[in-house]
Amino acid sequence: MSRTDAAPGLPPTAALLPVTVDVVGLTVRAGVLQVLLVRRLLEPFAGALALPGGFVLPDETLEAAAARELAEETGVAPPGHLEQLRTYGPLDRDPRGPVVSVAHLLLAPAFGLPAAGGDAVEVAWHDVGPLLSRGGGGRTLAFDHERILADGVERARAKLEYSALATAFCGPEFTVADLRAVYEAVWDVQLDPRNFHRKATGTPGFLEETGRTTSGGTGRPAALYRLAAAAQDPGAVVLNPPLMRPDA
Amino acid sequence: MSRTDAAPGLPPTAALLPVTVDVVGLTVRAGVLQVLLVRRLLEPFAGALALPGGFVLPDETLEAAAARELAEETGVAPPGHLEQLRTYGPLDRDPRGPVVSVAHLLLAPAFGLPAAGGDAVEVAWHDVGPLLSRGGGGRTLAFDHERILADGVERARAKLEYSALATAFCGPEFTVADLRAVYEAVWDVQLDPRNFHRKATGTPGFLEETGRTTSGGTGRPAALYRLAAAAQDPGAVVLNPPLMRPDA
DNA sequence: ACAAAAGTGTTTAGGTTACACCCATGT
DNA sequence: ACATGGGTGTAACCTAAACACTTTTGT
Repeated sequence: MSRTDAAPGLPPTAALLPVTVDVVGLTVRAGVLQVLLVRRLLEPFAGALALPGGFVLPDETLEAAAARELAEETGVAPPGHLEQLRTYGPLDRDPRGPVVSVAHLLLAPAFGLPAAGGDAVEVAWHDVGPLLSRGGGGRTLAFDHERILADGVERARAKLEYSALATAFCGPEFTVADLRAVYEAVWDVQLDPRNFHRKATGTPGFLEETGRTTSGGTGRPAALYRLAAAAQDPGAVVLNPPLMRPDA
Repeated sequence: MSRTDAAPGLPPTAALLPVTVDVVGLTVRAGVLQVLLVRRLLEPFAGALALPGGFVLPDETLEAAAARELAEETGVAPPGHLEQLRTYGPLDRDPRGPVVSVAHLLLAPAFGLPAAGGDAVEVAWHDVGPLLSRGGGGRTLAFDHERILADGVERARAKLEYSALATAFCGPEFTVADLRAVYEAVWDVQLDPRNFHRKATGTPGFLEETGRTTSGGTGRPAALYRLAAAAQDPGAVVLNPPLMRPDA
């Protein structure tokens, strides 16, 4: 590995390492938790599924790099909530040598992807369940991305309990049932609609009525809510008391 | 910044960055939360207090680098629990240029430090309170270490609620009062000794009686406990129900 | 009228808080 | 004997789980 002759001022013991960002992009579609994956075109792991990501450029922050890679690989500026997850490496990750990867977590509504099939990178939503079930056999994702995905899913599960991050999976306006579907998909549990409704609408600083209602579906129209206006970042909203996931 | 001509196989767009580890080393002494700080001898920020840390070597993991830097700067192999905190940078952190820093969190009993005063680095425990109070005026720590410290303290506070990490601040055997002192120092609250005792001893998978008791102090001797034997890593123990910190 | 989903009220069980009280030791 | 902290019991309160019930729409 090269030494720091290119970075004047740093001590000669400083090693330079390649730094990448990887993104665990989660969404809820059709009541199921899904993750954004790309098909790798190059070695190593050519043909395998992997998390979107790439190398950090010298003049950008880590979060900017994550957002840029997402935009490049999906073709759209991704909506939703982006936060840092944790950092992996640099050993035993990439057969080419030591690489540090700063993983990020994106929680977003199911946004459209450019029709896969051109010569662009193949990128699509995949159900999370089969990727994490240990019974499924060997490695299903490239590098250590299976572990990073597991860490990302666990982070998302934990954060739904005590923050307003579930709203990041919804559009700007949503019903209590929409929100409950997010909790049920991420936690993989069934929640009582009546108790959930009382808890969600009763938690101060969480939801705000828009005044509008849904129409067209079967059954009574539902009131539309948005994230409380005081909250800029849904990840910063502290739910007190928290919405606890069931033990089972 | 240099390109990756030294790392064959990596694409030419990959930038190499200096990667450091910094450690927020917390302990509880005399009922107060304290942090391990070093006095910087070199520019930048010569003379200022900083978190211990240094550059990652090319052939070690991030956690190994954190443990090595701690051992080098304190002169002893640090006990306690070490985990990754989060990653900062690379922009606007170091006047010498872009640097990525992977911060770690150490929770440990108050271990002895080599008598400061030789030609070694000056390293000592400092009260956390004054370093984080915003009223204290300007920057008290080098680089962005004040923010990293704040993040580390917040992480420690949160983890005491739902994990057995408070035991990492104690020695191998401790009384319930010792453990309560940890919670009171980290959370900066007063807890009811009777209710805390019931909660701590009644939480399954948390504490285990050694059979021994203290002696010598005033008052009735206290039973000595250790972390439940089933737990290898106190950070992995899930307290259910959690020990919640008071609202105030 | 009926089905379906939204939303409210009520009961009950379990956990937390506050505090009265007893226990075991040093002085 | 008394002070000091360790440890147990208990009643009031609070929250959440379970579920009966009402409301409002589409068909």
